[in-house]
Amino acid sequence: MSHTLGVRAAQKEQSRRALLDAGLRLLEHQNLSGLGVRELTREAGLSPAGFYRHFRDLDELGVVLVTESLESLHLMIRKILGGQGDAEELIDGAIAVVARHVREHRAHIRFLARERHGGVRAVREAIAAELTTFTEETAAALATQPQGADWSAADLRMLAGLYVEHLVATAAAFLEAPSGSRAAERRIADLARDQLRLISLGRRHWPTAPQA
Amino acid sequence: MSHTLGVRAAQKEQSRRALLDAGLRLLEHQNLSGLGVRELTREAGLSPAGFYRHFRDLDELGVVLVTESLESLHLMIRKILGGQGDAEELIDGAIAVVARHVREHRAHIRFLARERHGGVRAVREAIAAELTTFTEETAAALATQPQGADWSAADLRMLAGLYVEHLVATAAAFLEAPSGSRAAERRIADLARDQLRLISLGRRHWPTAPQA
DNA sequence: TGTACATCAGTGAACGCGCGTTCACTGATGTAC
DNA sequence: TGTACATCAGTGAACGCGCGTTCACTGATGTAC
Repeated sequence: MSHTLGVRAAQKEQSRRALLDAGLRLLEHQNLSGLGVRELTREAGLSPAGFYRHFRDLDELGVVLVTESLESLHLMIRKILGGQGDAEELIDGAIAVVARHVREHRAHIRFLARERHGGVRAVREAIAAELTTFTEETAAALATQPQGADWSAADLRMLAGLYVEHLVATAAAFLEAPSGSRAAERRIADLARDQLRLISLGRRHWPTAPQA
Repeated sequence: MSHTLGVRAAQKEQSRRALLDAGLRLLEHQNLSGLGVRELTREAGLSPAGFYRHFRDLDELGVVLVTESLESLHLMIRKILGGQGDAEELIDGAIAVVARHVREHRAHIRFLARERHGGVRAVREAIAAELTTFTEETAAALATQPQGADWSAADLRMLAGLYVEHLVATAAAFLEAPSGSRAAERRIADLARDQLRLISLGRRHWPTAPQA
């Protein structure tokens, strides 16, 4: 095993993780700007002073949480865009990926939903940028499909924006569902599926060229 | 003029308004749960103790702000649903109403966007309930249109949900636009218009009956 | 392997500060006659 | 209209409290020989 990290470094990393995890746990029920050093270290099982061995201040920890949450979101996005099959299968796949992601990374998604319009400008902008990236990647993916071949770039982005916006709203809906209730999840998924189908229907009839 | 209110009561009301307005102003850049009594009274020009002549605590003031913001939102909603004309005109009208409302009641909308997924459960639920009401009113309005006559109640709500969700997203987008920039507003409005058109196109081709 | 010294993650105590809330007060407004 | 008393919105001082941050420390881990 040799020197995977060194005992000391490994212990330090463990404390750092404990702080970040405590942060995510506390942010389930409050805002980033309301988080406190003492509260955080209490939750993580460190002394208040210990915090400063890992972060200069709470903003620095906030940045890390944002980064990790966005990474996790980006992974979800890639999984959705990597889906295969016809329109119907793509829709089902996308919803399944979102549902699963919300279930497994609830804290991340809650955090993003909360801070997307929250009080910290830098965080808002980071989230907005990530969603823009998602929209562009989606537009690129749509362009490769047969139906999308003759669409203008602007129209592709317009459509991609609609899809992204809808998936974000769906993720937020999953978040609000009573956490155990598969029935509630099913209802949300069914609704989202119909809505995505309707959008796809609109897509099929969208006037790409000014054909009278 | 007689006894419109009495000098004393009028002065008291003025202080109350000052507190509420100060609250809305401060909430442009922070969260409800981060608001403080001293901060608020400082902004409103009262002594800290003066706060307690009007509200038991900050939660009570929060409730009033939510109520007022939701009332303002509801008025906007009624205005949208009261629109006349063909599909194209309804879309333009709705977007214009949203744009105008965000411009004139920016603080209210910002507050709602921020607290919709914020840290205060009661507030989240109040906002969600209002949006549900909006969806149902929209579904009812769609049902009265010729195209909507043969739609099932569930499908009408599904479609209404899509429209509402999209208008909410559009309002949020207006909010993030540089506050003076008409160019940015125009871009957002044009995008939203195309997206609503595409949804309406999907609506027109939605299979209401299982016709093969 | 053993020893002597260096590093540094984590601690407990201490600091000054702004907070929410209470309290007895003051003085303008309201009311009774 | 004038007078005497009651009301009560707003105040300034005071309280105890938890906060963020600093500091000298300790003791386990790392390193040089």
